[in-house]
Amino acid sequence: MIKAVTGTRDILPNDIPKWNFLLSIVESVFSQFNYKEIRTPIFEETSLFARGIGEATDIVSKEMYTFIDRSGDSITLRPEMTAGVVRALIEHSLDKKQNLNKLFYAGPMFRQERPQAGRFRQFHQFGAEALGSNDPLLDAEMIIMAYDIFIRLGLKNLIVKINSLGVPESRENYKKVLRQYVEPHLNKLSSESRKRFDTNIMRIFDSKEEIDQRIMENAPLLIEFLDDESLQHFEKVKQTLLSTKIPFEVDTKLVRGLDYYTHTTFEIVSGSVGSQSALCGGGRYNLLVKELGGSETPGVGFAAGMERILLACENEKSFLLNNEKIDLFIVTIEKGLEKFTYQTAIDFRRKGLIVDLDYSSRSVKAQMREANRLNAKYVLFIGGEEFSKGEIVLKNMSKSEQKNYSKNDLDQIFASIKEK
RNA sequence: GUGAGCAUAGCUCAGUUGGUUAGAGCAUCUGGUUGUGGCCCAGAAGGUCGUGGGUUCGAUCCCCAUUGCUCACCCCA
Repeated sequence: MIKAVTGTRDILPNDIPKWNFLLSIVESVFSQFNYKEIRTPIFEETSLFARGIGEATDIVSKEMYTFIDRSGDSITLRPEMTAGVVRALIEHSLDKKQNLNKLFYAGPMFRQERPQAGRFRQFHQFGAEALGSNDPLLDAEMIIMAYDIFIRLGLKNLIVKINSLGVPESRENYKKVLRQYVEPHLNKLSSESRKRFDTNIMRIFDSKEEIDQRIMENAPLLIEFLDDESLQHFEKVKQTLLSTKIPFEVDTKLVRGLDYYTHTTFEIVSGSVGSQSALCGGGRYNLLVKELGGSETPGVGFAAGMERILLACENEKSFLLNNEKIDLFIVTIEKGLEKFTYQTAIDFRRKGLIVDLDYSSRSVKAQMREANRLNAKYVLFIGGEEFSKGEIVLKNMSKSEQKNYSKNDLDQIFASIKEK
């Protein structure tokens, strides 16, 4: 049996209503904030991600789906959306046409990681990017939109974490000092953290090892190294969140794994999913557009994982979708009337009803069971005595009442079905 | 990439301290008087017990390998 490739999943008909429900809320919140949808290709030139996300990041160094196409070009399935959106902005000079572009998107992303609860190789994200302004209101706006979407989905158990990375210079200064602090303790650290010393020193703060935590207790914090402008920016973000009543905590250890962040970074985590608990993450990236060959354009954005959100909804039983109904099921009582039955179904469908019927000439009882299984509001019986008198029978399933109509008077039948 | 756990019907799971015809619930199908659902009742269909090897008179069960899945680490949505 051929199965879906590791880390990919089929979204079966039963799940589609949940996805559509989620998307409808996403679209509604983003359009209330006047963000416009953008769709970019699922694959891009590999160098876009290498330059945009950063060669040294985990995503680029070990997670990308990269292949050489038939013309010899290196192509990569997008692991995230920001790089593609920025590329499109530059390519189409969107930044020249208006000074602020507020954009949103939703679609599949690809990363070759080991699958786990809430993590897949093909997964779906929605997100937003605001390009062209350094206003901290926009940083806050990203968090507000994400939070609003989660609240409208009925999610509880959320924690908003924010931090500021400042500008690259102060971050580099800080890392230097941190390295000096950690170095004398290096041989006491866990092996994991010793690795982090070289790769991503700030991650040592995240370690679950008690020894590491004790050593890091008195370590200098990034926030002490931020310049005044960065601090003011961060202050303004926090104030905006306070005044809009978004509960948050400052997490000075919150570092994100993409190179392009400056100033604000944030994450919203859920306690209702497994260990991959970040439902969304994002931040400001004032250097990215220029890095990708555009003019100096500040930006801020976030991305949210749809599988994780739906998992949280499921675990919290936050939304209950009423089971789907069809308007009409047509039961054929005797053989030989299939043509009339089928035509009747088509006629009602063209009037706008959801109609189904039996396709394998089964018994009336079997057809009724089918009608019941499909949650039909009405059943129309065609055939038998009534039909020979020119009549067909309409049954209201919930009331269990039925009534005869002339077989030519479809308008009247339609009217009684619609009446309800 | 690393580690642990799991693999029996479409689904959720029993089970055999190795013995002949492998079970349940749900779902599916048929029927319960000739043409009417949901509840109930009766019956049917459905399994090379993940795959390959080994031990044994005999393996679904024990051993080895392999594949897949799950969870966790790393990292991230």
